[in-house]
Formats: sequence, structure tokens, C-alpha cells
Amino acid sequence: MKQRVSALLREKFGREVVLEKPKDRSFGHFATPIAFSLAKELRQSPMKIAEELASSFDNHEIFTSVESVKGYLNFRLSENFLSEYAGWALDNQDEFGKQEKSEKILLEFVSANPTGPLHIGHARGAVYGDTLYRLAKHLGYDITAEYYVNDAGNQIDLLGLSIALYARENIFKEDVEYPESYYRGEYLEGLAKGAIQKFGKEIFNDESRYKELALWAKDGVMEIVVESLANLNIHFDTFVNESSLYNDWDRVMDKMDANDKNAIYKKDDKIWIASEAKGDDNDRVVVREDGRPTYLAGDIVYHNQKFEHGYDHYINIWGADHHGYIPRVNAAVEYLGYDSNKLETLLSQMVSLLKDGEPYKMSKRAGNVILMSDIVDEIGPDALRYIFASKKSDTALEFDLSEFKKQDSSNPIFYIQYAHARIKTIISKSDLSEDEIMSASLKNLDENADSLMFDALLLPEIIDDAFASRQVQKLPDYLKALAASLHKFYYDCRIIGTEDEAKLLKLFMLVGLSLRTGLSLMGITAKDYMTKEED
RNA sequence: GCGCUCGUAGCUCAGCUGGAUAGAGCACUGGUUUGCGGUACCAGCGGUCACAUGUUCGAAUCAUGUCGGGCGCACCA
Repeated sequence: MKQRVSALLREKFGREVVLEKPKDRSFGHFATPIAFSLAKELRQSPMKIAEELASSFDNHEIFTSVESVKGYLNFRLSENFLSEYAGWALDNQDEFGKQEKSEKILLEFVSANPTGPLHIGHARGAVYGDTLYRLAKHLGYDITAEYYVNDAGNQIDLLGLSIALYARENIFKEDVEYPESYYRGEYLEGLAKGAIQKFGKEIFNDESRYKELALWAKDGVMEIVVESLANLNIHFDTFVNESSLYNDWDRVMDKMDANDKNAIYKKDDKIWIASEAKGDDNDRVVVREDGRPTYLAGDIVYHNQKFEHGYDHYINIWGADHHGYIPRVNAAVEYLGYDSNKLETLLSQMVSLLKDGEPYKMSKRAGNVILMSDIVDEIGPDALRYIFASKKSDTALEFDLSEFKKQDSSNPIFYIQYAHARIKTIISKSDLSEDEIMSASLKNLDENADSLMFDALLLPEIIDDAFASRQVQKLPDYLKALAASLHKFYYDCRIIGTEDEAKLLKLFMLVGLSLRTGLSLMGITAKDYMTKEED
């Protein structure tokens, strides 16, 4: 809708036109301050220019009126245009808001180490990534969701050690001495018991076998991770194991060297990448004195593999504490001969939780972290997804769990669901059949109904904008506002038994379509009725 | 110290490709249809958009600086 108007104006004026939604709907559906920018070039007052422009739109098929007010140009869409568009949307519900973008995108997110269950910070990146993924799919992008499994390095050794320590202390009741860092948490119990069955209990007393133990256990951890993500309706297309990459390292080094003979050099018996020349603060070690590649080496191979698969665009979602890492990866990408502008790294910031105004306590049982699955148990997957999708991902966030447990309008996810349920309920309450409703005309609506219809039809451009700007929160913001419009309309206007019953119900179906489509893009299933929870 | 980032109502946050009186929820105060789920709706209260300077017809939005908070600054991952 907006694209249509915007394209039309671009053609008419021969330039990009800033199109905005007026704060007050009485000004019209869209507005532009173009006259202000033209004023300087034309050396005329903005008011005069706006008036002239407005009158040039006489008898236009899309607009019923184009008015100039204080230098703004306000457009009101014709009811023909709006009602036809609404009718099309209802006839083609699966197509509503879809586009046919053709880019191939690789989206990497979560990528938490396979050493323990996901915590609340991971959940944010997971929800953010999955929402982007759903938006992109809807827009027609060929997008792949990928999880990078860091199944190599120290943390894997630590996993083996941690399981052994857990088993020796808690199962065999030995006195054990804990090192400075190790993993803790309830999940170790299942792994320890599984390991006894698989290997026998001797393995816990043989340090040389801890690696073997860890390599087996990481798959079990990944199962826990994948399952907890599935509970949030999040799924991945591909998993890439870090451990599988290192045998490609020599080839990748040669590739960088071939592209730029200064890319890789030896110093102090170590191999370095000259990342400083590409904007990093320092050069970085990629192979240690003893020949073991660093983590960065793995990531270089991984990104080389990504680019060799030939996507048009790459998106990484990382925890904000990794932001200092961006320049060195970009440097490597360039040394590999690829355009680092195609690699976009988005950050997901920290989360702190409150419950009834007090800081949420980390549980000892979980290992002094807040487990994602505990929060899901507490407020449900829908509320969790809503919270993380509704806040800008790259700024720190604090939220209170209790707000999302309430069963009333103060809880946004409840509020939106209730709007959808209201629509379903009233339609089932009406004596009219679906055919009768669908054949009604959406013309001659009063101002409030027209406004509601317009709001419902905005969904496609919200989707487009939310993905293009990577600002996923625009979608929940919109849904909340649409739900508010619906509730208000419902309150103000009687529907059943009036002569406009059919057309108003059709309007409601349209609103329901937008709500349902929007929710599904957030990985949330719309409810047809609300049940009151007793606790 | 350097880099990134944030600073908007008592609280949690939107708004930031510069544009018409600065928005929402919570909290607080008061109200609502002899009707479709009051699990809703309305109104009031509350802001020098951290501060300063600059650019502009116009700045919460852009630039520079100051102050304050967070994060990062490994051959860990």
C-alpha cells in the first residue's frame, strides 16, 4: 500500500518522497513534507508549493483527496482502492504481506557452546534471529538458519571434566576438589548417568578418557539445546561443527596468502593474521607456538565455508560481549577475497530479569545462571517470544516477569490474543454465514471503521520495514496498536443485529487476518478463545 | 586509556532515513454503555527528550564536546 503510493509519488515528482503516517488520522492516510524541501529550490513558500501540488492531484483513482495543510501534503486513499485491497487479502490469506525477494541469505544465530543448557541471554538472540528468519521467509527470501556448534577447544575438555567431577561427588560420594572453572547444573546428572551406561564407571577415574567422555556428551547437550529451542518454536536448517573445520585450515591459509601475501605471517613461532591493516586494533594469532589453531582460525574457516556456499548476504547474531570480534572476522573475510559488506553482524544485548520488582534469583540448581527453560515454564513461550521481539535487541533490557503473567490488558501478549479471540467469538456468534460476510462490501464505512481497515492493511509494510531495518520490534508494536484499535472499536460500536453487521464482521475478519499473520511471524499461534487460568 | 553502545514521564520501554501539539504500558486519581466476553473502554496526573555548542526554515532525531551507565579491549571461547 505504502509502496504503491510511494512509487506513484516518486514517478510524479521524479524523486524519492518521504512518506509518513500523520499522527492524527483526520489529516488523511499518508502525508509528506515534500513542499518544505522544494521550497528552497523553487524559492517559494512551502504553503504555496503544497497547494499547487495538491491541486495537481485532481480526479485521481487512488486518492479521494489530496490536501495541503500548513505546508504538508495529506493524502486520503479512496475507498475503492482500500476495499479492493482488503477483499484481495481476505481471498488470498496466505499471500497477505508476501513478496518475492530473491536474495539468498545465511543467518547464523544462537551458536551457544554445547556445554550446557541455554540461559536467558541466549534466548534473546534466539528469538531475535528466529523472528528475522520468519520475516525473511514471508518476504520471499531464500534464507537458511544455521547454528555453529563450538565443539572444540578448552570448553569441551571442561565439559568432560565437569561431568566426571559431578559423578564422583554426587553419585560415587567421593570428596573431589573443584578447579577454578568448571560447569555446574542439574543437566550434568543425566549426562553422568548416561555415561555410566555407555562407558562404565571406570571412565570417571581416568583423566585421559575425559575427552572421549566430552565428545560423547556434547551431543547430549545439543539435544537439550535443540529441544528447548523447539519449545520456543525455533528450528534450524543446518548445524556446522567447529571440529569438522580444522582440517581445511591449511587450504584456507593458502587462500588468504594467495590473495594477499601480507595477510598471514610468522612471528615468535606463531602464525598471525594482519588484521590491523584491515581496521582491527591489533594483528591476531591464528596458530599458537605448539601448532594448535586458535578459535579465530576456526571462525575464519567457518566464514570461508559460508562464502564458498555463495550466498548473497550473511547475517550473524552475536552476543554483545563479542562485538570487539567483528573487525577481525571482517578482516579475514577480506583477505579471503570476499566483500565484507555482505557480512552483517547484529548484536543482542544483555538481559536482566525482575520478578515483582526484585532481581530474579539465579538458581543454584541450574548452576547460578537463569535458564531459558525455567522462564519458559514460568511465563510460557509466547510471552517470552513477545518480550524479546518487542525490544530493540541491541540495547540492554530489564523486564519484570510478573507483568507477563497477568491475564488482563496490562500484559501485551494477552491483550493481542484477546483481540483475536474476540473477533473469532463474535463471528461465531453471528447468524450470518461466512459467505454472507465475505460477499459484503467494505465501502461506505464510517470514519472509525475506515481507520480500522486502514490499520489492518498496514501489516505488509510493517513486515517489510521490520526486516529491512532489522528492527523486529516494529511488528509487536504494530500488533499491539492494532489490537487497541480493535478493542476500542468493539467497545464503541454495536455489531450484531445492526444493518452493517456483514460488512463490520468482514472488517473484523481482516483485522483478525493481520493479527494472526503478525503473530505467526513472531512464532506465536493466535488463539480463538481465551481461557481464564485458575491458580 | 582506547573502542562500541546507551542516557526520553516515578518505573520498564517505543519514537531517531530531521518535519504538524513528544508516545505506550505499569504505578497513582477518577469515571463508563440499562448491548455482542468489563479478561474491555475513557479521562486526569506526570517530560527543560542527560548537558552544552553547532548545522537547518525546522533537531528527541544529524555533528562535535562534556558528564553518567553498560559492554569489550586474550595465543579463553
